[in-house]
Amino acid sequence: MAVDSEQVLRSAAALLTRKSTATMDEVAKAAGISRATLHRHFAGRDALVRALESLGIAECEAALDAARTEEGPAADAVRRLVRAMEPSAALLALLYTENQLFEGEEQNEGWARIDAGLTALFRRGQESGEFRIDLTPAWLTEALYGLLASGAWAVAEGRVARNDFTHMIVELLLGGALRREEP
Amino acid sequence: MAVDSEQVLRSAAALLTRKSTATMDEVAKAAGISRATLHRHFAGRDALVRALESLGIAECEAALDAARTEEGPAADAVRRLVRAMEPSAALLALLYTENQLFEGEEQNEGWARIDAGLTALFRRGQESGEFRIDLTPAWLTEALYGLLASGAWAVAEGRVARNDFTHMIVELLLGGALRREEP
DNA sequence: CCGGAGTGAGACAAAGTTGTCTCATGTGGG
DNA sequence: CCCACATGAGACAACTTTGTCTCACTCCGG
Repeated sequence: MAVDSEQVLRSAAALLTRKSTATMDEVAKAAGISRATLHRHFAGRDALVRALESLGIAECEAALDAARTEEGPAADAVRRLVRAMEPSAALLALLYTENQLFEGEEQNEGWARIDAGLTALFRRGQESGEFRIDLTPAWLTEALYGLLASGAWAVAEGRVARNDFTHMIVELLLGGALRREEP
Repeated sequence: MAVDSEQVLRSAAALLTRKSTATMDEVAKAAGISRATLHRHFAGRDALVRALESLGIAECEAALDAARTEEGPAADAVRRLVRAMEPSAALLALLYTENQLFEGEEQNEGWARIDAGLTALFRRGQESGEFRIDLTPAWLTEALYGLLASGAWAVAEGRVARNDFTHMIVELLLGGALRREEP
């Protein structure tokens, strides 16, 4: 029967998140298919990683759209965004730490669009007075990626309850990004 | 002349932070030595990675000691700690994402001691009323690691000024960890 | 000046990974 | 029922990386 390529990608992401140097054979076994079939769907390791990147970008952009980051208070938009990104967190953690993606060649333009969307959200929050201005939008974007990765990792290791994922990230990130009330 | 092993480790850390799959030959070239000499100092790739881990643990413990995390307000202790950890951030980022270290075998006990020290600090801050209690010490510890890694990465990529490193991390982390003033 | 220690360069086999191919199976649709 | 198609299993060569070894060179101290 036909193999579900996206299913294969998801199991590959789950495995590579734990062991980034996993063999094509290990990836295939984790997906419950043979190495030959894996190779029929993804020409090689590069193609597999690039497919994972495309999937991650697609999910990120979908989350950005679903969160309607340009509507309402920026803080609420961040909450919606993190909630929307939660299912993709493990995949994002993999891609975020897979620095070899940016090895030499130009990075996928999708990331630039996503970065722009995130940066714009944080900048909007600053301009509306919700967020403090001493933390740059670029840093807040980077920190969001880092916290998503840390959260996914902590959940996978059992150090944080899965249900607390969004709360932990949003509260830590916003607590820092939200301007303090005057004492 | 005798090769400085620690110097080799530092350049290896810098390279592996950018490209975690770098070859022993690449590591040697980055250190300005031959592969043969690299092999004389570190029996193999495993030994090299384990030496990097030991160096990271030693620097972390030194930072924990230097920051005197049990003295004064917990928030100030966190500030001192991040400042003390800044020089080790790139190495920590490498080790944090090098999940293959924990592949199967038991992890180095040093990490347990460091985790305990960090967790105790955050717990102390909670008990003194400085930090909010809805973010668990385990998560704050994880988030600290993640932000250190993100910060090191952002600085390396030029997205954050090196001088802002400590400020960005401390302000974001503490802003979330510090209990809000009553409105 | 000389000897030894440390190094660089390169050769070499062993091991692992990858990409490709073939062949048998079995499964679903016509 | 039967055929086409996707798959699983395995073989195979090519490539990369690794670990080891040898040899020549250099530099420093005695």
